[in-house]
Amino acid sequence: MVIPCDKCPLRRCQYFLPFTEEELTFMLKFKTGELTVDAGSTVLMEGSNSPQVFTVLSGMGTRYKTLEDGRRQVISFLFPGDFIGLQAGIMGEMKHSVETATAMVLCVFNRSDLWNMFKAHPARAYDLTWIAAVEEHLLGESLTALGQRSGAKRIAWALLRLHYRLRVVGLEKDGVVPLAFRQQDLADALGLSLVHTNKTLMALRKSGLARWVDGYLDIKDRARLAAYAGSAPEPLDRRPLM
Amino acid sequence: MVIPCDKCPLRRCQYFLPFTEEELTFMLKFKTGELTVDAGSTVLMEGSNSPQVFTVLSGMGTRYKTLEDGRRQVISFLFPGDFIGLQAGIMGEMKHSVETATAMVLCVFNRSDLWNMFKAHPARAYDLTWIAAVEEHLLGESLTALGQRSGAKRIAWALLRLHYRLRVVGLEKDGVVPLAFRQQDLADALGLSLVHTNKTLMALRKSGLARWVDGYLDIKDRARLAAYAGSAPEPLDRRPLM
DNA sequence: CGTAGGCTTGAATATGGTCAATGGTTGTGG
DNA sequence: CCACAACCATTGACCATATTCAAGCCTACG
Repeated sequence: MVIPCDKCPLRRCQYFLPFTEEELTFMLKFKTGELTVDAGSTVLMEGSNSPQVFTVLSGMGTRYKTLEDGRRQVISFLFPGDFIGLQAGIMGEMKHSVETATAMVLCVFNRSDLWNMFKAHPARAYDLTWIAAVEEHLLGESLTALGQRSGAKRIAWALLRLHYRLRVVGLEKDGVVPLAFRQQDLADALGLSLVHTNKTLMALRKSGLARWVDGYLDIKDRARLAAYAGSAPEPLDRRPLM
Repeated sequence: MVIPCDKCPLRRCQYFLPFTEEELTFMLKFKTGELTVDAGSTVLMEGSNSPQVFTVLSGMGTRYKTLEDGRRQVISFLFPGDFIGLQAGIMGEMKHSVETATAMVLCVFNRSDLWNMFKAHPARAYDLTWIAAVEEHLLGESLTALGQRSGAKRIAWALLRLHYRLRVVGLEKDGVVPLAFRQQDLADALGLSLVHTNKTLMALRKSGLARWVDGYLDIKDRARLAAYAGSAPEPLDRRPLM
């Protein structure tokens, strides 16, 4: 039932750097199982101290923080290949929650094995740090979008980035990618109200720049949408897979 | 002239986790020198591929991204103890620039030694990943502030966080900390216009909640400012020092 | 003493938020 | 099989927060 790392479909994506033989051998032991969850489940809770860390194998989700008054900030969207639980794994406590938007399958690793990895497999430890650095970079980009772009440009920029991310894991077909979030999720990610997000998406749809309906996002002309957004999101560099 | 790590004044701060003897020995070799720069200098440039990474020993600065149209997003403020250059060190290219607001002294490490560190000193490698995880956490918090808080609350929140950060490195005296940035820097960090930032700071000053003048920030009653901000920034957990 | 950089202030404007209500779809219990 | 609830998308009207434009002021510095 469980997919062994040597048969992992994600390894076929150019987006991820290849494993060496030695790394592959290690990962086969490191992966202790799979977790399958329904859409709308909470995988990790802010403040929790999970004994496990994960890599998304399939499905989509959100990482978010909740404020006292119930408002919510979506920190990032999660896609196949994303590693989750680093904070709990290293610092001992999650600083945000993780929730699924679709059914999701996750590769499970034991937090307690992380330290062994650092001792015995420095190349994998290095890759984990690399993944953390990529995450930091992406958050900086998001911060820049929220701080410097108008609502309409923010939305155009975000749709492009989501489209890129889904493309690199092979989920694009003719400019169409599956995108299983609610408008509220995007609004919460971009710091906009649901109403304004809705109206802007509607405008993008009418102008033919981007069409996100029924769980599918269709961008016919990425360059045109990028021009509308002011500039395209930075291209995604290849990165390690855990 | 150069301060050896065993005499590093930062190690006296409770905020930083202590070194083991072995780590200390390693750091003494790992640190290859010091870099002293004037206020207003650029230490690292977006897109650059620096052969070195650094830890701030003294002084303050900003990490920021520049957009095509010249607008600027300050990603974070830099204080003693902050590690910079992880992205260049690991991914090979800086994704933001680093500029000083005051004169600054930096501990210099060779990027090429990083990999040796992962191989020979897993505890230090683990700490570096920890530092990256902390950075990720702080960026998530900033993102939440930009996305969910009104201008006035954002500013109050940011002043509190800056105050916290300076306190933990021992720079507070009677509620007063040195804060050597321009109002424009804060505006660029929070995604607000200079004018609005100025007016809000003025209001905070008049109401006695926070007084930031002439390079010093004075917060008499942190609890009251936190109430005004909606909620206090998350407390800063102890973290490793590199 | 003149200039540059940063801070301060007022007035006009617009971007985006809040409130309120409707319609479509899905799932569930009677 | 229908009634009802829950959830999400959509739309209009009104309003507030924050931007932009424009000026004046102060201090440090050559």
